[in-house]
Amino acid sequence: MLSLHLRELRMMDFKARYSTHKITGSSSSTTTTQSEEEMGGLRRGPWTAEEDFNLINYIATHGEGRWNSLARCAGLKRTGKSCRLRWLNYLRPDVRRGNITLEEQLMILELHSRWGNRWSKIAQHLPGRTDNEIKNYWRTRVQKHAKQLKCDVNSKQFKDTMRYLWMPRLIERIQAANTTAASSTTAACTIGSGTTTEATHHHHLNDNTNTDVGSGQWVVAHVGVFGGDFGVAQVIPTTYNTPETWNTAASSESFGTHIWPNDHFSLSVNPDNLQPEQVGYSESMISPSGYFNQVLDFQAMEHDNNLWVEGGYTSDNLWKVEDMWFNM
DNA sequence: AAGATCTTCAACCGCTTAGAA
DNA sequence: CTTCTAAGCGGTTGAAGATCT
Repeated sequence: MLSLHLRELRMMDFKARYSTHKITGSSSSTTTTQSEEEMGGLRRGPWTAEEDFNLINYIATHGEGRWNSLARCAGLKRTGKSCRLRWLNYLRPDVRRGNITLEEQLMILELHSRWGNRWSKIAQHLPGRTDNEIKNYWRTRVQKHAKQLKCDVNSKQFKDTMRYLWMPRLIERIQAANTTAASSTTAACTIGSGTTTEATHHHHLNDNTNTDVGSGQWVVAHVGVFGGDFGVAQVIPTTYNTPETWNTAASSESFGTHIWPNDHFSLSVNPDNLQPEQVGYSESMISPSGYFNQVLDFQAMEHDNNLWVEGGYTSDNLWKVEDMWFNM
């Protein structure tokens, strides 16, 4: 019964995919780099509609896993690896593709600054996004910007540009978008049956984590407490300096000068301790009905106020790249 | 209009890791 | 403990579409 229902859903989704995507819907054979004989009768290259259909049907009935035997039993002339990849990156019901939102971009930049090319780990924090898509996004978009600035994507210059310029600008744009959205709705937002309370957390790190920059470092943590389905606090921490400085035990004294209004509250969380499902970023924090409060602090930029010139960036190419970045 | 070049992203490859035998 | 197999991960490729000249 359940599998039947799932199969119906999958077929609806299947039809939708083939009506909108460039992958061939033809069941005719696609060009392959090697003959099937050379591959031991195995096919390579783009999947056909028929193959997708078979895979979807088989998984709807038998479930996923044991990919090699699944491929055989489903009558697919593909490796188990290929089937797994096709399912996870394309056919899975909850997979989201295209239109990476500003919030997702911010999340990717932030998590990449922390974890580097750990695409799978990053993807866990972006519901519905695959490691492959994030990796492609990074290569095609982010690296393009580095190229525009004539610097290496791993260079300090580029990382600082992201941290001090693009990420704050992304936040501004997210804020602006949400302000617009919020103005057309009620002030108090609800998700499901629960209410949402959020605060922006803004503080200077204590000195012992901060010796290289003095008091110039700053951290912003978006804090959301959700009722309804979640029933847990959801915290989206954002650091625009050294990610290692996430402080799991930050007590009130570690927050130094509080400059946020009295109705905001303090909380600190180590993102490593968060389960992916707890970081319902795109579905909650940044939904149009969400409340994405943010305080911007440009002290750190002041600290590096000569970076842009000394680093060889002219204001012209910085803004040109920024336009490119935000008008994707 | 047509060829050249660029961009995107699905898919593959090789390596590593996990866990069962 | 070792070996084997499946799954997962990150880097890379190449076809197809988009854009430029």
